[in-house]
Amino acid sequence: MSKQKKHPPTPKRARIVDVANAAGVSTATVSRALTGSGRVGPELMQRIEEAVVATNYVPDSVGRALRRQRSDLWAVIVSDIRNPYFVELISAIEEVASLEDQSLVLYNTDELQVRERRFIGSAVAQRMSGVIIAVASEQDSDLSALEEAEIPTIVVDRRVQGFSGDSVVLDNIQAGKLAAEHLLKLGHTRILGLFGPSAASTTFDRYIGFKAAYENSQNRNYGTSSLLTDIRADQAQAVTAHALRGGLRPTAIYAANGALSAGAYRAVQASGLRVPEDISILGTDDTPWATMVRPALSVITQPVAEMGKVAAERLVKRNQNPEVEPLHLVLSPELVIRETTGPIHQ
Amino acid sequence: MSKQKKHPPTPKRARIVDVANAAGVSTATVSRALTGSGRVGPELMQRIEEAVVATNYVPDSVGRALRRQRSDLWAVIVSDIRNPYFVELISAIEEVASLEDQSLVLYNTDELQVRERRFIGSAVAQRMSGVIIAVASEQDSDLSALEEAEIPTIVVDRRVQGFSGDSVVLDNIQAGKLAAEHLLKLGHTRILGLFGPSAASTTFDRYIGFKAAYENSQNRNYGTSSLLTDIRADQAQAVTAHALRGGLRPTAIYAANGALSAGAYRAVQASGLRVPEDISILGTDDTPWATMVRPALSVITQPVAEMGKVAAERLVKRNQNPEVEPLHLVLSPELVIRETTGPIHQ
DNA sequence: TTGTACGCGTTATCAG
DNA sequence: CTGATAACGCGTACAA
Repeated sequence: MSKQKKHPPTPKRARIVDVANAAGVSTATVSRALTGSGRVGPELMQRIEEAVVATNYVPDSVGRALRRQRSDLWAVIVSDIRNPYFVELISAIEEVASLEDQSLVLYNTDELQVRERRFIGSAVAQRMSGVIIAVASEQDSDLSALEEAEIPTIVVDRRVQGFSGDSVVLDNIQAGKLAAEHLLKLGHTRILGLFGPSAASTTFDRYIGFKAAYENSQNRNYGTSSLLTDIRADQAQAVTAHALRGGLRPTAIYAANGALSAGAYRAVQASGLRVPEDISILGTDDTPWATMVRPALSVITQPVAEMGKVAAERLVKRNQNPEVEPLHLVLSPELVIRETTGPIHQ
Repeated sequence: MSKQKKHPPTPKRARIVDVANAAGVSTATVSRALTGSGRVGPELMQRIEEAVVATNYVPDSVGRALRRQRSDLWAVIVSDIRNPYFVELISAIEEVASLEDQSLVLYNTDELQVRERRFIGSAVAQRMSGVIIAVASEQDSDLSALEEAEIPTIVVDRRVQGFSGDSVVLDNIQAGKLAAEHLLKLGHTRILGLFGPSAASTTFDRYIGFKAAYENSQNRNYGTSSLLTDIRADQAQAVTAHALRGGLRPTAIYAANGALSAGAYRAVQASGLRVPEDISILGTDDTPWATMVRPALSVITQPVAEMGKVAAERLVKRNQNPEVEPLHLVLSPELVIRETTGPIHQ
């Protein structure tokens, strides 16, 4: 005699035992048949398949996850969900996830440590099978909880202190260098550099690379004024506008991320200055508008789709074999010269 | 102090029973203390809190979900994850989810029924506490599985046949009407209309609204040629380019979604025609580039952030009380006149 | 090859 | 206010 109305008023959903009964076999056999984890006779297989259809059975992921101690969930933790760069990254990861029958859990830290901490805790609590993360801070982000929980973790876009697992990042020093060399070659010495957000390793590296290239050049007496800050697009616009109104205004601007590029472009547009005759603009990341504006934006680009794909595939591999040697992939940026960068013109 | 472990060196996470032992209470009391589902004496509460810290306990979401028959997961199913419109929608939903301690599972159907079907199955299998969906097809999308599983479902952006639950959509007929009236007022009669994707109710409604406004106007002998199709941005560009080369070319273009707007804009740019003197362009959705290009794009916009927020909050409410009357919210589009639309000019 | 039985971690029920 | 305990649905030793 079983009690009937015990738990919440749940709707009836077929369980594995219902399938077993319908097929006249045991639950173990049904499980084996459905997961392919053991040999099952052809005639039983047939009966089970019919029973699955008849009962409209869908395996319960929660029960399965509890038993397996691992859910079919990947977390993707990014610092800014609206940034087209991350959208592209997420999109690439999603493609692989879908292929692997994994569900993508999206977390947006908004560059905030507290949120990141919470999300990592969530991933652990839900026993996710993987985490791909663009950390909020190189110094302060803490991935140890993931390590302890033995959740495969791939660090993308930004480095983290104290993490030695898989990582897929850009050669950001090279990105900064590429930018500087391009502007140097065009004769620019008075440059406004916009860098941010300050806690990201990408920011730091681009800044270092950019500065180093200038200091190593013949042209030592340059007058770069670089802002390494946490401003967003609209503030970048204000800062740029201010710089353009100054007496000794820059002849070129280098914006080290997508949002800053937009702010800079807008400010220049509003200033009425001619581009690139009066001022050059070199942006970062191939945002959709880069090729729609006139003049079209010259940029330093990243192979972001590849980064996402590689990171996701790495997750798959590490789940198959946790012992594989950590991957430390560093991809190369590219300079795409369009119309906003030109020789200095007095 | 070391715990005795079984042979496998698998580092075990603290369970609720570990906390209970450390605090010298029962698991039931720990559970009540942590979930706040029952009153617990202050001294025990104190001990339990200490024990939680001491054991570094994190409640296991999987075990909880199994017991509760409901996980802390929301699915967001959209048809195109790269569309800035959906990015904005997702972003708004994520904000609420984070507040509610729900994790967002992102599914991208890419307008494909098969994928949508799979994702819905996934949401059911994982016993998610809610689904927000922009369906792939008004006619063919099937939400009955969610209904059977009693998963609160909010339909956004696009209608679905046979669904009578909560929905948050735009008045798309009005959107089409707004577009037509604006162009009518400017004197345009030869218009290229770009509509898509064909299976979406948004497409249909905008088309109907647009057409109706023209037919109801004094100006009956208009020559709109409307393409209702599944083309994407690059194909829209080709189609537009072709139309512009024709002998009797349109004096205005209405693009009924973001991607088509981009294609149209690019084609016009390449044609060398003056905007809006030679040709007007009216786009849809306030994509980031709309205000960066010159001339800036006139558009029909939607309150997308509000749509996401309302949908998410509705999910919360329905989880609290499944019996509330279904919400059928229809929001209003707005016409934002910028620089790409002007009076006809022979 | 197939079946039995147990446990994954949690919470709701029930009794005290 | 607290404790003991029975499920939730599944996969897998172990037994047959």
